[in-house]
Amino acid sequence: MPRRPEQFEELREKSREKILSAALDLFANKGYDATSIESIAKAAGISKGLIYNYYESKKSMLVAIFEDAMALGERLIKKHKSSTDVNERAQGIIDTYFELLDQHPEYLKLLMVISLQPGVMEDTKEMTREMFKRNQEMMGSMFNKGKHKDTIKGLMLDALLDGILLNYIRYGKQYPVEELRKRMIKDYCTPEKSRK
Amino acid sequence: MPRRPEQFEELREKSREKILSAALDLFANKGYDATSIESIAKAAGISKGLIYNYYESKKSMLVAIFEDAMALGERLIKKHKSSTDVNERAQGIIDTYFELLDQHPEYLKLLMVISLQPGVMEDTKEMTREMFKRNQEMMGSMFNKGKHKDTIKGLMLDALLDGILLNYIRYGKQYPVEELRKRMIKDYCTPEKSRK
Amino acid sequence: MPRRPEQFEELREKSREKILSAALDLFANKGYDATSIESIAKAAGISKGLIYNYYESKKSMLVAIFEDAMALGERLIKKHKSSTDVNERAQGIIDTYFELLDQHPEYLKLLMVISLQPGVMEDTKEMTREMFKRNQEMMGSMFNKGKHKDTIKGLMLDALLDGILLNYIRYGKQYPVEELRKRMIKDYCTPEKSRK
Amino acid sequence: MPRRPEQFEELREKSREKILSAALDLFANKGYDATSIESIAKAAGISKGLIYNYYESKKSMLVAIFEDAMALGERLIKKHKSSTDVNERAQGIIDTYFELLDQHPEYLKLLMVISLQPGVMEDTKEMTREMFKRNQEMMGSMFNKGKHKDTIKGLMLDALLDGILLNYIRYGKQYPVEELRKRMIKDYCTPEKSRK
DNA sequence: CATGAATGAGAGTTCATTCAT
DNA sequence: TATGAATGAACTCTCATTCAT
Repeated sequence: MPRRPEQFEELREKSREKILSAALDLFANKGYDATSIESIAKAAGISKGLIYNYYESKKSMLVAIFEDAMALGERLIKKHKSSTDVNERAQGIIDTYFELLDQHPEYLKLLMVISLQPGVMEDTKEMTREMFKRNQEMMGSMFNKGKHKDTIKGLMLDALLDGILLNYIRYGKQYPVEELRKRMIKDYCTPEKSRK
Repeated sequence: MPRRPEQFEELREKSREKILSAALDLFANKGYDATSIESIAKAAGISKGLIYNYYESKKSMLVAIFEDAMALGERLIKKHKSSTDVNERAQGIIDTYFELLDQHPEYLKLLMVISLQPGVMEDTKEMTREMFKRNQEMMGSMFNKGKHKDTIKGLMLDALLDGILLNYIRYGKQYPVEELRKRMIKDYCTPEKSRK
Repeated sequence: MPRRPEQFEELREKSREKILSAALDLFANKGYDATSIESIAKAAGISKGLIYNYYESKKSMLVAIFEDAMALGERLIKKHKSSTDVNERAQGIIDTYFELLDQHPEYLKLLMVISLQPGVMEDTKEMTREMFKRNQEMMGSMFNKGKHKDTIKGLMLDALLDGILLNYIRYGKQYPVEELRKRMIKDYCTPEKSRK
Repeated sequence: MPRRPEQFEELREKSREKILSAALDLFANKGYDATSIESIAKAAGISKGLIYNYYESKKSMLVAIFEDAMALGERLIKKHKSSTDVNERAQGIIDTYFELLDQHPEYLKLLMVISLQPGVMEDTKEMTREMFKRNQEMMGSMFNKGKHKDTIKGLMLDALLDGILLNYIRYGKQYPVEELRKRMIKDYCTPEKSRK
């Protein structure tokens, strides 16, 4: 009994996901260059050749992962929809980041690593550039309210988030992420007057 | 007629520098794996084989660069000699970093890149680990004075510096490093009472 | 439609044999160092890279050949099963050698060549050492019967076999191997009394 | 005060000897391929470049060593000048070989190794071929006297000498060379009637 | 759709040889 | 004459990609 087209599509989608998930894990943890197609295939439980039925090259897997990562970012940001209140909005961003860090560290790890590997990035340059630009603009404009502008504060918030992520990658679970989150919220999302 | 030993040493030193300088540039900007010995040789204006008269492997070039970077770090830290006053000491650290960032961005870029390339780090792990540990201890203990401890504040200072560096690598000159430096000093190196 | 496992195994076995046969020929006739992977591949009619699907290094090919050679030696020795009679036993050994020399000269050539190439032997030392030791013990104890010991006679038999092999390698078919075999049997495997 | 031409020539000859002696030692003990020009220079106490003032290539050093070895062989053979008596002549040959083995094992080692490394030999093929041929002829005709011919006996003597040499290379000092020599003389250089 | 054998370009490395001094 | 820095061809080995089945 022949499968219906949708069933085929479903199977294909499942394979794609298995491959991409394996690739994400390996790229993030072993590095892009140090990850062989063979090892991705093994981790995904399929054959080397089959990968090329789904992705035309190693680079294209990386690009696909990037696209997923960006889509996830969009979704998360929408979820913590921007309040009109500066502090609430800032807290939304911060919480979004820490949530992402908690639940999908591989994505962030990979983005961080790749954004600094210009050689690999060459093909993903446009994507990362745009992504970071959008992010920075968001951050940069965060604390601009009425005539009171504070672009630098936004950039610092951004840099701080990046820095924490970076150190989390370096030191792992022993890095006190949760305490840093609390402190960030206190420092960046509390009305001035209420600080002591 | 043979060259005198000093002439040979001069030649050697010149080549050494050309090689290491080219390697630093390429490692930092293209990534370690993406940089071939051939490309280093080309950038240094010498032949592939000559590199092995000076460095026994690609890795050993990286190690040599690391050693240079660490020595430079030491020198800079001594220059901005640590005061007993918390705020002055913090400012010393911050200024050291920004000076390094201004004058030798390649070193910081490379350190950043390598510290995130899991495969490569494997071999320089000891060095980076020690370096980061020392750094983090310095930061972590910075705001511990008497019974008033604030380890988290130290970690945030550290993360912030990392984040700014990271973004400077990403965006280059257009990133307002100087303004961020001033703000950091205001935020981290000013006695509480004098802030408004 | 994927091949069945047996088909793959068949392909692998075929390639393995082509490679090892080419390597044996070249190692024996050109020498180990003077034989490049490229030349083995060409002689085997395959690509350079494929060799590494089967043998992880040039050395490992040599080791595989050694193992084959030793296994062949064992088989031959069993075939010419050792009698309790000194003379018959000696003849068995001699016939074994000459049969090997006749049917697989490459193996003997290789063993000879490798046992004299100090650099290469370094890595196959254990194997050759063991092999030669076993051989020498066999020879050395051959003419020890009761209280009448003649170790030197055994060593001479051994040396003579080696020497004939050596000259056969040097001079090829024109070297009168068969006549030498007969003479050896007459000299070493005939009861004293029946000699005139 | 300028040196006289002969003095120059003398110095040159001394350097040539130092180089060749170092090369002989290394070729024989490490193997031809495994011996670098650099290592020869170091062993000879001169610079890499200077070697090329005396020998135009690595191969040519090997050839020069061969020529020396052959000249030495000639000299030794003449010294043990051939008697008209078969047995005396045979003993002369045997003694010559064992003397060479005792005093210049490196020459014999090298000859043995090289004669089996066809890759290296390519350039020395003619020389070795001629040398061995001459040797074999000498041996082959040794026991031909009047109408009583015994070519095979000569070949066996030759093979035996080769075999002993071979094993001496393999096992070193522990190989009982002297006892084998005595036995050889007893077996090959004693009138038939006087054997018991 | 699925396999892994097979390819070949390119990597890091070595080393005989050349050459400016 | 003497040095060793410099070259480049050739080596061993890797791995993304292709393809017969």
